[in-house]
Amino acid sequence: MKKSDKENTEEKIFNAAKKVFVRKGSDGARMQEIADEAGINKSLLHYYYRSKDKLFAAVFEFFASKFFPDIFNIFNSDDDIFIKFEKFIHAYIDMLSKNPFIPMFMLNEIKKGNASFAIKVISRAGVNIKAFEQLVEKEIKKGNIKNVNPKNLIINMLGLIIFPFISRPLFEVLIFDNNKNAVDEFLAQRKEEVSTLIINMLKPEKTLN
Amino acid sequence: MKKSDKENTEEKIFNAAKKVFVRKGSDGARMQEIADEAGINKSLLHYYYRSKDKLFAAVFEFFASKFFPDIFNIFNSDDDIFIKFEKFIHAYIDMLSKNPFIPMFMLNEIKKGNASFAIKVISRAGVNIKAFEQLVEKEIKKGNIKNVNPKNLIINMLGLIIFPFISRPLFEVLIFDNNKNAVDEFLAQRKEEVSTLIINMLKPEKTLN
DNA sequence: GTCTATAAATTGATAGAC
DNA sequence: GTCTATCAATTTATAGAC
Repeated sequence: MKKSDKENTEEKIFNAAKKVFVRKGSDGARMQEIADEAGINKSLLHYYYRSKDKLFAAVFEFFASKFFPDIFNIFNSDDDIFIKFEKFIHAYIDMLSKNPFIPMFMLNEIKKGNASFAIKVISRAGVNIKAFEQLVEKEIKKGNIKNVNPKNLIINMLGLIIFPFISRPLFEVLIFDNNKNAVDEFLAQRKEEVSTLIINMLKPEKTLN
Repeated sequence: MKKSDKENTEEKIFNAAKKVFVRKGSDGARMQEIADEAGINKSLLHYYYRSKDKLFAAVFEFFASKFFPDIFNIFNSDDDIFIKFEKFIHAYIDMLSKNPFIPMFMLNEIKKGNASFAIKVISRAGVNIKAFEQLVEKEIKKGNIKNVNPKNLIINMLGLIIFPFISRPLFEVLIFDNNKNAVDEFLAQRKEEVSTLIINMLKPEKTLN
């Protein structure tokens, strides 16, 4: 009884903290606001997490594990290279659709000085960029894809995937006249759009000349 | 004498404020840190700008005018459509190279609730997305470019341009092993990369089948 | 475990001397 | 215009009752 209650409160706090830290950032977030969001007393935050820093660290780690997901292991499968990219793009956009504010949160906090912390989480998650670059180079040699720069490819792909989520608050009003449904449709349709673009970047020329 | 001193101090404060607000955001920035950065006394900040909010507003407006620049008027010229895109991409990446932290700053502050403020600055700057969409549709009808979705085109282009700057703190260590020179070279080379990609998105198929 | 009350620290802002 | 000293408000954190 007591046990489950404890778990429950800790969970409430954690979920509330996720919301508030994402909304306001580590500096803008207030312990009182987190307590209100959780519907509990402020001092319980300290009872369970000791300090704001510790609570933030827990939230940061949670989001980091989502932002650098197992999804990267898609590239370790033995699918066709084009299928790998398509699967990755779809899976990542699906994740972001459920957690649209993660990229802004992560990149902003990393910029403010949590880069080294982030790197730990990344390596723990098994994200291996070098392996990705080698895979691309291998496929180029085999003639399966065009001779692209792997670093450009990564940045292009992640930019096409992530940027719409980061810039949503802006283009929602600037391009979509505040029509949130239209934006949701737009973002869902990005899965196909980005897949097509990346495939076109990779597909060898139909050597016709 | 007094006049030029005054201008000078105000300028010092403003420049210091730009640095600190970009580094820490509106919440994380401290008036003391701005004063230290400017090498002047803290109370002078209030003498010249009354409050932290007012100082922030000035900085925000300054960056907004850079983030939504005259550059968009490139699309009003009578250049060939491909030249327009190339000029825009080059000009915008050049600007970002000189002010690499503007996108993160702007998008983050807009997310935290300054969207309406941003919109005012945008319309004052004459940025007109609707006109851009119409231009694209016109060129499609003329058969000069492929039948692309204008909204996707904008987001693709801005993502490819802006995302590398937003994510630099991350990929600098993750992809470039902290080699800052390599990153600078990479970003400079993006002008050609993005131009090529956008042109490929727009160039009509060599209808061979 | 949860609450109230309060301490302790931080920080934006002002008063007033020069 | 610029400085020192200080206030007032906010906010994190703790003590202690239940």
